[in-house]
Amino acid sequence: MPRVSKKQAEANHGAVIAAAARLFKARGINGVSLPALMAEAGLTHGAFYGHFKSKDDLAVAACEHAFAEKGALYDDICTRHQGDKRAALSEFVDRYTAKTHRDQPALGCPVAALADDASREEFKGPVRKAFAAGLENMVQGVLGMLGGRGRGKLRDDALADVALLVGALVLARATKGQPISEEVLHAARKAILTD
Amino acid sequence: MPRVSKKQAEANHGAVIAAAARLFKARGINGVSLPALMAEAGLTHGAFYGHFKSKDDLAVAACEHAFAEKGALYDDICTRHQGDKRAALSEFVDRYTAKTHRDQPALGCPVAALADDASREEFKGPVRKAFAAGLENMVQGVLGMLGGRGRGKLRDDALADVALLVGALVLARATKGQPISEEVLHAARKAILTD
DNA sequence: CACGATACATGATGGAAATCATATAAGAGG
DNA sequence: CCTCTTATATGATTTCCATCATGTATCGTG
Repeated sequence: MPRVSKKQAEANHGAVIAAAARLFKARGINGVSLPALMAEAGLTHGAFYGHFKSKDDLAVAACEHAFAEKGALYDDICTRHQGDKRAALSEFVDRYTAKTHRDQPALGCPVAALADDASREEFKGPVRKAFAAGLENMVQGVLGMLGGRGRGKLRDDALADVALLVGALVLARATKGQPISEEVLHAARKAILTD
Repeated sequence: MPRVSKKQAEANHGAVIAAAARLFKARGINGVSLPALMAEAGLTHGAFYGHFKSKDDLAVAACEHAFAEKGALYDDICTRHQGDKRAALSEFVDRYTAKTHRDQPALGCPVAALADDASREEFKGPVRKAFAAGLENMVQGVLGMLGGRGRGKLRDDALADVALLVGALVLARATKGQPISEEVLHAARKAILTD
């Protein structure tokens, strides 16, 4: 069958990256095999090395894709609540601590889903750099929603809010099915949205 | 060579669990092979199934061991700062957000190190239950150090503080080597220790 | 002190993964 | 329309893993 149009080949390339972003977030980088990954993208495993140099190479691309996908979201929320930073923050936090977010890591925040992989020695190079850039982007996004309260050291507040949200989501996922899972999400929401 | 004393066999059993706790925290459950694990415990791979039913079985034991090991720590800190809850919390938070803690996951908090594994579908059974118990224990520990401030809803405060600490540690590990890593740790410490 | 139970080592087995080699069929350029 | 290029599929290769089978030498016991 092989050989598809240039357009199709490009689409396939993107499909592999998108599938990788989803699967890596859901099962971890080491939890996904290349054959499974390519199947999810609608191809066979042999096509892989025509698109990427190695699995690590794809991991970096998938990371960047996942972060880019969410990058626009912060601006979007801010824009929709034009001026009302408080409302923007409220919507963001509510969405982040929603049960649907906890239950769908494949579609959710890459900061929470990829942190563990990024911390492993085997991925410390480009993956960690991409992760740090994505985290910084999220911090900037939250920074743009703060300001409606205490003034100085806004960046520290944003960093703490992000850490709190990520920590709560990670813990909620790890305890899913038990009451403490929802408790953590609720406590985080309250801590951030209460002056 | 085989057949060792009953005492030795029991010690070996414990050594395997301890090695598993260390390695699982450092590299993730799927990142450690049984041969490597047994070698770390000073045995060969063949001895494994004399001690455990399966790798999952060991994962549960290792989880429980890791949590039990840290369980005493909360009480210890509280006892040493007898009465002064504020000082106890301060020491705990300082230790948790220390760079040495970030750099040694094998010796550190199992809540932060095992959350990702616990959230995976493949481990949702007994591992997740053990994790939830360990998390609850940490929350109780922090609860015992609060009280020196706002009254109502102390449990929510403890949950949020734990989520913040865990989130900060996870993010700091994922960005190790870049400036934001230390920033997150510092922001978390400040957020908790500032009324 | 001899005998049976067993913890451990060695090695086998079956499966799966990452990566590479090759063939093919269809796009693209002339 | 013919040729050359190339994205993809098929399948091989090498490695490693979880688990199991077997032998053995020592411990525990009578």
